[in-house]
Amino acid sequence: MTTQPKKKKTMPKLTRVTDYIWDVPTDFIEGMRVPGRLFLSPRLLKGLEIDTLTQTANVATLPGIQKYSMAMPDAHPGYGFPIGGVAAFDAEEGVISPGGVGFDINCGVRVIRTNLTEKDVRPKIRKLIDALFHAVPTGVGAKSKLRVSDSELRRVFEDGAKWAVEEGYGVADDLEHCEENGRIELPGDLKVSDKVMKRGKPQLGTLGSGNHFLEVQCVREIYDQDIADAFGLRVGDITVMIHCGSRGAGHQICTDHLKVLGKAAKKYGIELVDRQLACAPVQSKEGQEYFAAMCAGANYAWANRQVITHWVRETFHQFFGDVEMDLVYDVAHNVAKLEEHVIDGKSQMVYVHRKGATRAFPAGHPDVPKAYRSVGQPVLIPGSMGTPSYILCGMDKAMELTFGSACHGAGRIGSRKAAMRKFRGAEIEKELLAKGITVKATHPSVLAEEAPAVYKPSDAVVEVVHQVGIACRVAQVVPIGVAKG
DNA sequence: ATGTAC
Repeated sequence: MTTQPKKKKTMPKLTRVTDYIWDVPTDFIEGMRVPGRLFLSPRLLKGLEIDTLTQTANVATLPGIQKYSMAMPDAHPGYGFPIGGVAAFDAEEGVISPGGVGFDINCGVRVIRTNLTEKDVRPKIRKLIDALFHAVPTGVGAKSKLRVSDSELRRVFEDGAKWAVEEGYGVADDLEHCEENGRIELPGDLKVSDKVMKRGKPQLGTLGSGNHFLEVQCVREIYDQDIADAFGLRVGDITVMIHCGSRGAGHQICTDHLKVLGKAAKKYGIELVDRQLACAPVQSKEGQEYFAAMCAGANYAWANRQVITHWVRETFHQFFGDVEMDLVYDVAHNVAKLEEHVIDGKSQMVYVHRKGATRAFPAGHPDVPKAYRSVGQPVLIPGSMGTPSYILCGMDKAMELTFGSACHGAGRIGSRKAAMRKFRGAEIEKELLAKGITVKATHPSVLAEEAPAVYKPSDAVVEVVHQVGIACRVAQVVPIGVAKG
């Protein structure tokens, strides 16, 4: 039976595993099947919110959870599961939960490298950002300049970035450099509601709002030369980072299935310590239908980032002629995946929920593109607006410790409302310009909401995953121009 | 994140 969330007010005594790994004992919340595990530096531990910890513990009560309910260093409270949460559930006995994926299914990041340098781009940055802002519709409710029919939209849900490339929005090489090649095969027929179709139709090829952005960056520092060579990154080169997801379509898929899975939890006798943990046995009809729809949402997001990439390339070609714009990689950071992992020495299929967490597969893993197979998967960690982003590389320790996962970004500290009270968009814009960063947003309030000060410093978050050894630092990239929703 | 509350 469903009850209200447990409201724990006091921090439990955490068990120190290392300076960067802290466990939440199973007696913190009744019904925990495994401990919680937090990846945090001593400094980040001081700022840990009780709600983040409680949510991490709540997830540990769900059936079939393996090893630990984990929180990455950028974790903060979310819907049911923390954002920055990683949880793997046995593929037979476990559950699947929309709260463990998030509303923005396959929100993710891609990075494009160019052979332009900072001095090529700086003089034109204002005009370039304006042009990008116009090339890619931006903001809440933004409508695309792309028109798709119902049957085309169905193919988008089925084929993801592959659809986009087949329609001329990119090249085959782009797919090779996407997680899952930009497409998860639907585990059944496509089944999404009319509302999903209605919301998805006008938004394919739009950036959205909130922390989503399109950023022109410059590689400032290389930490690992060999891996940077494999990723094609050199100091001084211009890169473009695109951060967005599945827009209204993914949101509607999540909403539709939350209703179903809330009932399913009761039907299958799963006790929820928080109703936001709505879930179903992953092998139940309800569970598989959510998973199939989630895959469709993920595919929509990959197609979205691919179409946006095409318009970014067009814009750069207008400004700089025949410039190289190869996709380095594209990662999902809100998704559940059926994966094989070695657990206690035994191979096991699990549904890994990564909500605000990035896959970080190491060298040799068959799912890492051939070009990177000898070094590992690029892990893309966007900073907040105006702070550095990092490109890391997945390491063996990720398979041992985190089901092949790492952090996904800086992580908010305060609410959007609080940020809007505290900051003025015009001031933020001036401060960023003084630091050499040109911004364009749909409205000044967007800049206040996303002020750099409302995020944890990205370097502190990256330090943890680097020190633990789940992903290693490869490059730091800094923004010179940003388009925001 | 989101037709920022059906």
